[in-house]
Amino acid sequence: MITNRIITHVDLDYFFAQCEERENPALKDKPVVVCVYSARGGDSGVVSTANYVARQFGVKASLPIVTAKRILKNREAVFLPVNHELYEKVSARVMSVLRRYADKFEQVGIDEAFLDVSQAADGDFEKARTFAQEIKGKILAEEGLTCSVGVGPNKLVAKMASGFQKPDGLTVVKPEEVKRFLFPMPVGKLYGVGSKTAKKMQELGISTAGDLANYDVEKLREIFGKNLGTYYHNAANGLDEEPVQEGKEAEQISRMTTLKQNTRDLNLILPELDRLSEDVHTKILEAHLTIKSVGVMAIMADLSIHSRSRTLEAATNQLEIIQKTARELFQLLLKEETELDVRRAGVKVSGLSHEKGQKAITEFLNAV
DNA sequence: GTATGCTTTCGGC
DNA sequence: TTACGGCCGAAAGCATAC
Repeated sequence: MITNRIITHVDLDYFFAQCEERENPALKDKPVVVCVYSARGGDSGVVSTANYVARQFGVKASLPIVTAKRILKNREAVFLPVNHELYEKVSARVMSVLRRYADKFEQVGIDEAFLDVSQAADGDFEKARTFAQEIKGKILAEEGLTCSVGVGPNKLVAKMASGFQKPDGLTVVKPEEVKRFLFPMPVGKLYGVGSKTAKKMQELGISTAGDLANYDVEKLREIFGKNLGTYYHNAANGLDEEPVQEGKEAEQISRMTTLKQNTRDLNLILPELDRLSEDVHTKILEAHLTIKSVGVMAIMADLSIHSRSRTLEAATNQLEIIQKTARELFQLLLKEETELDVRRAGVKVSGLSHEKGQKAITEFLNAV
């Protein structure tokens, strides 16, 4: 049986900065800039996020802190270091409120969630709108936070709807409104269409989602392959069958740090790399995960990013293997990137799965 | 030729 | 001499399999 779905996407506005405003309401009228300070001291680091007062002056995520300070000089701006503990706590409370409204619930990152409200709203988009207003009211009353909400017939449309009006927005896109909503959008804004694909489409005369929707689907399949071509055609038409999945877990875990100084000296880099491996290892043990792949990243003095990764022969949760692999990969990377000093280094694991199967095999081997 | 999966880079916050 | 995190998932690009 085909059932019509109603999906709600909730996106907490300028989340980190809003959490800080919540802790200290006196901040509200001022530019608030949440910063990640690096290990180098001073104002080395970048903006993680900023409230809308700061954004009016062009201060936003990824701007160097010193630049943000220069822009906001004499404007009573408040610069704060990230306080992940606080954000995690607030996020957990908000998510538990949202969960109550959903038949199925999927958290995405720290500040977003999809709610399947098909049953709860009885298939009625106006009911879903009322729910969304209720959700917004509840989050504001209980946690003092605003959010932007999108309601649509699937995740794709709901996500694009929540982004339509920010902050404190509510956009409902009913099935019969999907085309009117999507078609005028630049094709690059469509979920799943990145910059390279957008450029390629532009060259084909496709500049909006509407152009893409009306493009011959067979030609799209020829150009992009059967799967992708079909996906693009459907996405442009606002069609998406992705289910809201409960308890979706992280696919990768990584740790990264800025070195005290730019260097290529392994005596300086490898101890840091080992430490990052330890952090990652602690994380996977806590989550009872095994990993199948290890990777390293290097951000060079010119901020160019390079990475190397390797799939292991068998899943593992052993620190020694992660450290050894990370060391090897990093040395390999340096052998291939011979020009510049390293500024930042990172370790990443992926191919995560729950330990159970692994444990069963270990026990089996021990028994033999 | 297409599908699939792995590796590397990009981009949002 | 000049600025610049840390994390994640998506996107792109390639290798190999069928």
